[in-house]
Amino acid sequence: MARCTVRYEGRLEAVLPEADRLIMVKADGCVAIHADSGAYKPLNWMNSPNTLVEGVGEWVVTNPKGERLVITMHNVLSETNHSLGMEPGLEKDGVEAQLQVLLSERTDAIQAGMTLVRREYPTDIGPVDLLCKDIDGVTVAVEIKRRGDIDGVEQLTRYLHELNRDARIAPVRGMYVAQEIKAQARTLAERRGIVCVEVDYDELRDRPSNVLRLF
Amino acid sequence: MARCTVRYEGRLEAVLPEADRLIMVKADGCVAIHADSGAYKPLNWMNSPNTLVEGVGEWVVTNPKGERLVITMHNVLSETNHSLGMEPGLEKDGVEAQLQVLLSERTDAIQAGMTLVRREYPTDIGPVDLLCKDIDGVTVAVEIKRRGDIDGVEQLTRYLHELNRDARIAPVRGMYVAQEIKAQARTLAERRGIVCVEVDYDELRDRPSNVLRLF
DNA sequence: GTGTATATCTCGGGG
DNA sequence: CCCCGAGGTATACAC
Repeated sequence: MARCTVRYEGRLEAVLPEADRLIMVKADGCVAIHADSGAYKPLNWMNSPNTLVEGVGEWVVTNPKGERLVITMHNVLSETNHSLGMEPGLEKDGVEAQLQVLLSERTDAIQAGMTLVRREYPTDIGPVDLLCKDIDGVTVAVEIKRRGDIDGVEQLTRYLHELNRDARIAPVRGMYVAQEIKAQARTLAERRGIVCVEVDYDELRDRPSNVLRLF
Repeated sequence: MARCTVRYEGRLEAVLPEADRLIMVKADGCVAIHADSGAYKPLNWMNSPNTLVEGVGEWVVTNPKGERLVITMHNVLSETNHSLGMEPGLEKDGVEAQLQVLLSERTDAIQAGMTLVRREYPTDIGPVDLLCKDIDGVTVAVEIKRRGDIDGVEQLTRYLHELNRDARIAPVRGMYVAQEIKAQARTLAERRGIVCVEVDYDELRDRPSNVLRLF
């Protein structure tokens, strides 16, 4: 904790006038300067890899990209050191990747009779979440989001345009699947002939897989 | 600093197994749990507004949205308290807002003879950065970015579609202005008839304004 | 390394 | 309050 002035020169120029703040230096060398409010982003920071040089009343942090963070210490209020050891890391559940795996094994939850061709189907402009065939044998590109916003519709539209240039699979239609689809996104999607489906994560988890198993 | 286990239930479910970590509580009540590496994002956190209840060996943080963070304290290594007082805040220079102001007064730096109609021109789907008229009197929608990525092209395309529905100003053409325009973005933009212009921030600042002044 | 998509994004502004 | 856009976004992952 210290009364300090901070100057950053890099992707932009920024100055923090003199005030009391928390200065956090982690084992990997990264530096973060926190005020007493405003989670969780620091006022100013420098990511690792970098070099910290402690001078007289001044810390200079530089990184290989040529960015520079200068902390001028006017008054050090307190200093605490701890070595924390191994971090096992955060275990998550419920993000888009999980939703994608669940849906890839339950494509009939998106639309009755639909089967999976491939998850993360690659194209020149990025991977399509799910490529499927519907009950009539028509190819369907499925974009999956936790929150269905407008940018997901744009993304799917780009994929559809790309996929429909491939005569082997065209025509391809689009489906937009999310736990919640925003009104604006739905309007834009439907105007483009994209079918929107909202799914419930918990229901989905309880629903049996429709993938044929060999044993 | 404490040996702790953390559980978050909210927008997703997440667990942090037992380990030593830094637990930061700010004046506004927000909580952040940091490991000794990985700038600057905490492993787990809870933003204000929230309520922190300190129980026996357990802190429970809840917020009005129904999210919940439970910190089980196995061993408190140290505790430090400071009141930091007022934060004057970060002063920035060089971001898009500044670029927009500079360009709005120097529209002829985008294209010779172009004049400003309005900055932040409002539409039903959001504000257009600059609405201008070119030397031939044709309306031009200008999208400004620091880095010209593909999403800026999509954004401008939506604005153009919207603006061209207005018979009073149609036809409207688009210009994409950035300090650096990515190849993919340029290709997509030009395919849609959008003219791309790269500008230099420092040169722009030195260039005189083309806005007519009354005195 | 570049490019693309995600994030409990955070943060700020406008309706 | 939500929606939308910007960010020194950071971060993970595929090519």
